[in-house]
Amino acid sequence: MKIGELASQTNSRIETIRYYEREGMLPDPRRSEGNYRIYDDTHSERLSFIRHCRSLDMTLDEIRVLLRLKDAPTQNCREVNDLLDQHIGHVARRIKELRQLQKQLKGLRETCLGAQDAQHCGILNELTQIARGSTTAQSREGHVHGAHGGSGVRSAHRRK
Amino acid sequence: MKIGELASQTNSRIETIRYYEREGMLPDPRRSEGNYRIYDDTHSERLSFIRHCRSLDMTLDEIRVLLRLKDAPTQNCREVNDLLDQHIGHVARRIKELRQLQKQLKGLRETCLGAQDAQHCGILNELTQIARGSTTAQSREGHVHGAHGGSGVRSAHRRK
DNA sequence: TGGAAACCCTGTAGCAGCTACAGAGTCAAG
DNA sequence: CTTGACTCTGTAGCTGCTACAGGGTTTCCA
Repeated sequence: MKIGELASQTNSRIETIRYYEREGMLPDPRRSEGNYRIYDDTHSERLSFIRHCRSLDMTLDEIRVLLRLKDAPTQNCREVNDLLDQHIGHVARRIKELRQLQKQLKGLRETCLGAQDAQHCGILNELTQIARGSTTAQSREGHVHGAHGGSGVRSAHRRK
Repeated sequence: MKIGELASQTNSRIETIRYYEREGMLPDPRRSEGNYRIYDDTHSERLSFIRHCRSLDMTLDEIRVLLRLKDAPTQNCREVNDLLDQHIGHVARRIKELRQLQKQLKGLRETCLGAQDAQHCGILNELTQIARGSTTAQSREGHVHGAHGGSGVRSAHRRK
């Protein structure tokens, strides 16, 4: 099958497939006479695997590890467990952070009493003050992202 | 004060400060004879504001709006409330997504029964299968990030 | 048979929000 | 006068794609 068919079969985009190929996550497919990529079911399966892992918010590096384990079946699967446990940890940590954040945001939201002008807006004043001495926590570990751009495709680029 | 002092005062990095300047979020400071940037307390306050907003996982665009409102005190603060409410929405949505994700990951984790080899590892098999027909949810709205790289600085780049 | 539409190719630049150099200049202390 | 700490500009890199530009190929239909 050609790349378009593979893309629709796996609910991915053509550019993404070529990207994975460049990244060495999908093996180079054979080419047709006209230089078109020709895929078979093993590609489709591998791509599905990758996309499913991505939908679980794993990084490409994590997925690379899983692929390696999949390709080398002599290894036992403790490593798979470990990787998954780590990833579960990442997600758990991120949820905790976001809940903490949510509390702060809601507290902040309550400091505005309504129809005042921005000069006396409690929110703006809070945002200016609090930071001064606080622990603007930097550089935590783990790889689960901030409040923006969730799973799958990031928010649409603004087109010119 | 010079840029290094401002950086340590606000717990930011020098490059970040210059980046904000390029982005127009911090006004160009005056320069010393040797072309060093010279800051005063208004810069420090503004930078603290920005860093605090960032620690609340707002995007630079959201912060730009807040800064505009701060700078134009005739406006009333309903817009501030609205922006904050939207942001709270983003965070809430992301928390929900991550909890869903967490459930899936834990389910997956249980499919591995222990010391089998990778060929029969339940996890790898699941990851290969599930994707085939499932709703690999793409392109949701909102701007709160995935499972990796939480607030503040992203995970360390691998140095060469 | 011809020509348009639909597909595919490579290569490069862009998104956010920084971070990390390289290669140079400036300044204060000893 | 030198050393070292600081600063400057400019550019490239990180993730995981997406979006072109500028071409070639296939297929379908009249």
